[in-house]
Amino acid sequence: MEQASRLAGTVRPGGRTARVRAAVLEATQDILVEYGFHGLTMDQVAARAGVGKTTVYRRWGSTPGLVADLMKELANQSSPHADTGDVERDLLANAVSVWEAVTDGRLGATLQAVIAAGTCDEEAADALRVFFTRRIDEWATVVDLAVKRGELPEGTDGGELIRAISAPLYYRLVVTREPVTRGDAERSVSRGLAAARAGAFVPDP
Amino acid sequence: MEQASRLAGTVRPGGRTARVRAAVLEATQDILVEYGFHGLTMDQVAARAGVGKTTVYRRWGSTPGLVADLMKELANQSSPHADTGDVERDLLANAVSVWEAVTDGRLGATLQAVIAAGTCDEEAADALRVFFTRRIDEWATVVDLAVKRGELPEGTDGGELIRAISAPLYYRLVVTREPVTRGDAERSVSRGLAAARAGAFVPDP
DNA sequence: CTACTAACGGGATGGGAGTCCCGTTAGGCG
DNA sequence: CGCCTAACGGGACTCCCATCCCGTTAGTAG
Repeated sequence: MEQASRLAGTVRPGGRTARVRAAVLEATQDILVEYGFHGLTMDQVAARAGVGKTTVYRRWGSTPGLVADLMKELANQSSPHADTGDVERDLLANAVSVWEAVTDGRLGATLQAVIAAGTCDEEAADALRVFFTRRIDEWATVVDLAVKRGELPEGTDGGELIRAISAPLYYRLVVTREPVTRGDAERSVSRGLAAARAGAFVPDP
Repeated sequence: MEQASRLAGTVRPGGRTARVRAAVLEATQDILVEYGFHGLTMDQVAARAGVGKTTVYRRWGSTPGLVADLMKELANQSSPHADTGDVERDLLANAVSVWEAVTDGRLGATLQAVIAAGTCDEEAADALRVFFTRRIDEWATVVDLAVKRGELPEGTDGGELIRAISAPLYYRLVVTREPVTRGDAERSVSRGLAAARAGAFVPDP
């Protein structure tokens, strides 16, 4: 038994354990939507989930831990990227999905909460990094395909282009706190695409 | 005396009151750098500032209130924008100043804290909006001048270009949590500029 | 220089969140 | 189908933070 069972919920992940996790994560998200990360407490989570307070502490340790786990859960629900054979349409699909996520009351609030948690907790920061870099890599493939089709210059950095297109939307969401519209998503795509066609996403030798 | 003195510190703003504010805001920033917004409490601020706890509550009300006031203070220290007569150089100066702010231990941590506070408090959110839209407007003038000089297409939206250049840096800082380098700032400028030259920042009719 | 009062400070109070102990429940193997 | 123990739950305990009351200090008008 040396150093086993460091993490509760790993030996008997079935049945009750899984139900508890689902209830806790849902309660966490509810509270995040309603009060934001700052208003999230272990106490409330346990109460709303109908679960013992001890359980929440044992399995998640802290509120950033809860948020990090929630992020991991959302990562698993991540929908696959589009691939229509037309870069502009693919990139627009990406931008629109970001816009929808950011605009959606539940998902948008959750994203903001995770971002807030990331500023003060390493585990939450890791969860963010993993979630987004993975998503970026997935979408970068549509750029790679476009390069192969000759729609964009050879050597165009797909990940950077995806980042450049998403960035202004998140920037508006959390930094300048301006409303984010579908038009912003569309403009972001056309700007990124214009720069890409000009070869601005091809790394210098 | 009707409804006067709603805000303490407005009738006798000299001497002690000013010293208290300076001490409190500095203590606030210290704690933000060390523990992040989540670890900021009125108690600690008062203790570190060497000030009565009651005073902090009376004048700022809550931790988001402290952060919002700190943001306003930083806004007043905002340095004026460059204007060298060359768009690329001006925009690079802007991007580099963002990079420096974001990279600087004290200022970077403070920015992240304010962003975190903005996710759960309307006053902090307002402070953010005001701070950034003002900064964006200031820098947008260098774009307007470049348009007048014929360096960029007629009708180019300066504010949007400034946003597009800053966004990827903040995106890396708080969303994907990747390291932000000077190279990122440089690339962001050349990409924004490429799109601008292609007319992607000219609004459709 | 003096009076008036804005603004500050100390300290008591209450409540809520984090931690711990131990009894109870139920998943999973034989 | 029954045992073993992983995992959960209740409740007591502690500590820290928000709030409040009232006495003290020091700007500022005259």
